Amino acid sequence: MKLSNKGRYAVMALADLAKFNTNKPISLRDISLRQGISLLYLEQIFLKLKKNKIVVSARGMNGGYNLNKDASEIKISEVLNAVDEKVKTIGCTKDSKKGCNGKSVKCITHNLWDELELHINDFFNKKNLGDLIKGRNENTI
Amino acid sequence: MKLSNKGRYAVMALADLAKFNTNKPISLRDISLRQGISLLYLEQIFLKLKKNKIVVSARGMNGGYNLNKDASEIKISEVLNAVDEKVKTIGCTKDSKKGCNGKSVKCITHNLWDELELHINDFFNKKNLGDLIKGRNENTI
DNA sequence: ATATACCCGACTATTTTAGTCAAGTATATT
DNA sequence: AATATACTTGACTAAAATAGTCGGGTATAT
Ligand code: FES
Ligand code: FES
Repeated sequence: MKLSNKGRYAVMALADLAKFNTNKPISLRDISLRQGISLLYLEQIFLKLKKNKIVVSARGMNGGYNLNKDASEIKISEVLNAVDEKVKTIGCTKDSKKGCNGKSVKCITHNLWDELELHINDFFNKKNLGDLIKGRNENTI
Repeated sequence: MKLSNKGRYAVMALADLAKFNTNKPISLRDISLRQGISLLYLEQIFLKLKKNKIVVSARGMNGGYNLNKDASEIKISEVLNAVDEKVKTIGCTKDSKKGCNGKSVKCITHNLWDELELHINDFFNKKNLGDLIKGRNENTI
């Protein structure tokens, strides 16, 4: 089970946005430089964050992005969903009556994975961007 | 975050082994048919399970595999580690002093991912194969 | 005018996962 | 002894997912 760069970058970039938050928009160029993430990749990520109303953009010179609500109101789960980083532990489709191997009953491990998925999503639901800012030590970027 | 087929199959196959447990070894062919997993793929998986002392093998006709200890003593974490399905949430290497972007300090999200990794591994440590057998309903294979 | 910076879709390269193949060895049964 | 079963091993291939790039836009402050 791995967390993708895309998901990690999205949270990193938003945390950066929250940390350096002012009334002025922050450009992706700045975030790219501070966090060491490719600018082009960031653009792709922020389009999704914008579509999902997590950030608002300002175009043109001195443009950039700002959080659309308070950092403490943005859950990690929300961010990861926005960039299509979903948790998927089962091999079957949730709704269908078929199991992961095409049989008509669920496999013996199905409930375990279901529980796992819940366990992980729970974690993401409980944490928000604000937690990252206030809980951080000085030795981080 | 996705769980791979390999990891899922490994647990499924071992649960099958635990469920149909007798004094006689159980062949991969049987597991393959019951669980709908490719025989050739199962072979690959069981070599690793064997190397990690989770199962013991019997060669030749009427051969097959048996669990190496009681199902209740085999943790899911153990199984997943055996087939190289490790949990990896951070982008940096754990020991090095460098962050995930090559900088000399950890990024602001590092602790979050660390906690997440712990959270997931905790789950895998608490569950064992025995839980799957006793907790199952009749409507599973 | 011009430079900055968001916008957008398509594209490519890399890595990982999933699964197969070929050629073997050990053992029970006939 | 011959045969069929079934584990053993390493290499190989195909498919999918991830990571990241490219080109050509549009909007806006200076
Ligand atoms: S994971 Fe749902 S049936 Fe196997
Ligand atoms: S994840 Fe460890 S420094 Fe970013």
